Amino acid sequence: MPKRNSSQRLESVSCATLHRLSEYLRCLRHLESIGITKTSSRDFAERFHLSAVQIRKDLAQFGEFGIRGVGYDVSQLAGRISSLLGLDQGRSVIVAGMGNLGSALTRFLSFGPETFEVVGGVDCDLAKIGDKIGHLTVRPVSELRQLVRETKAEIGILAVPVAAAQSVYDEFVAAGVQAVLNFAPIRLRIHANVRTRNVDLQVYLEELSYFLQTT
Amino acid sequence: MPKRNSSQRLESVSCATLHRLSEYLRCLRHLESIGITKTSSRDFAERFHLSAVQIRKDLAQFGEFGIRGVGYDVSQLAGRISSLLGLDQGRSVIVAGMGNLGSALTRFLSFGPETFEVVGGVDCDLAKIGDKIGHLTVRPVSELRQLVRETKAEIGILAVPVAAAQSVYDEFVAAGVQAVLNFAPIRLRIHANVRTRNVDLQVYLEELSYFLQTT
DNA sequence: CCATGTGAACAAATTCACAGCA
DNA sequence: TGCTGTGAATTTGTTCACATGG
Repeated sequence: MPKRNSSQRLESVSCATLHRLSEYLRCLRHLESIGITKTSSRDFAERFHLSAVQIRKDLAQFGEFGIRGVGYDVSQLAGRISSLLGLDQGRSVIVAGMGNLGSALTRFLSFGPETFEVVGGVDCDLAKIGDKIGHLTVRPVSELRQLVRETKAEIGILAVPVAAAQSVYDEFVAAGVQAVLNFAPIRLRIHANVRTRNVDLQVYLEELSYFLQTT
Repeated sequence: MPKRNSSQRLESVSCATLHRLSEYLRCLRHLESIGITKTSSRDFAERFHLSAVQIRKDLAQFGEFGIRGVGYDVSQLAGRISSLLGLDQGRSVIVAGMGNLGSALTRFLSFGPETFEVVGGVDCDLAKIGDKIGHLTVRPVSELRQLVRETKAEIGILAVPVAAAQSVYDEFVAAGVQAVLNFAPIRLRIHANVRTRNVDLQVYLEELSYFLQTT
């Protein structure tokens, strides 16, 4: 039996699988919170309208997590998924662009689980420098590199206007951030060594628009 | 030659294709804005690091848009894509949840193209009722149905806390909204007749987290 | 001749069907 | 027996190679 080592990152895992794993994790945490300690792929799938086979296939890429004939231990499975997503260690996040969206995202993150901590915020707009977002002080974008170095931030959130997006992205890359979540509606020239994920409100709305029946 | 009618919605178009079409459209608008009137799939792909064949395949699902041996007319192609995404008619949007995120999204949309207009905002929090977001007055969630009817809104944006998300989603559905963009980190029990798209910051961050090498 | 548009080949992802183990 | 884990079948999506036509 080819035992996979769940502590090392596989390059070959699809984005779709990771997406689902993250959702599974959330659902498991929910079960935990309501006191359910055991589940099966079938039961789990039915509760959250997922696919039971898909769940098993997704997990199979990382090892064996259940007991045949029985099912899964909720907390244990949650722990294993959390660990393989790299969530047992905290992740520091820096937000670039402290406008409406940037500050909303910052506040949003302070509610969620402690895994992702916003440790810094920068803005191009000089008027915003020194503003307080929660307990965070907005600093000039020119200090981004220093800030990343100071905080050892691994993730950058890009919430600046389109015009500044590419250059701030490049700053993030130069500063040594390993992943970027981009909210600017632009196709960035991506740096290969930095995982970049786009979140594009306008694209999502346009996708939905297609399905609005005119009949 | 099986001529497709680009004015009717095909049920069979993949989400990935729609996503790309929306991106093509944005890129075309960019070319327009810098005065470029003609392009080819190759040229276009190189400019925006896309795949030339993919572009042609995506377009092929809807008809013929180019001239063999020549390429595409930028404005014309933009118009055709815009039309098949259903963007030539305006779309009314209602935002539920006028907290940080909701109001940021509202403001964000007032910058983008006029296709999507936020025509109403509601909140569960009584303290927020009556607040002004731009020229919009926040109304109680109990008036959601009436608001949808008044404005003929087709799209709902769900930016309420997790605890309220399912019930407000159900309200959107009951009110007759045709599509929902959900920002609450929860797996909604989806209504089949309503296109629902989740945008989940936490999931995106967890996906990125996986790739943060610990080596 | 050149770039589009497309059938055919290929790859990836999902689903099926069942083997294997508690 | 019941549910996990998995090879095989299927579906879906992408890439290739070229026929088509301005």
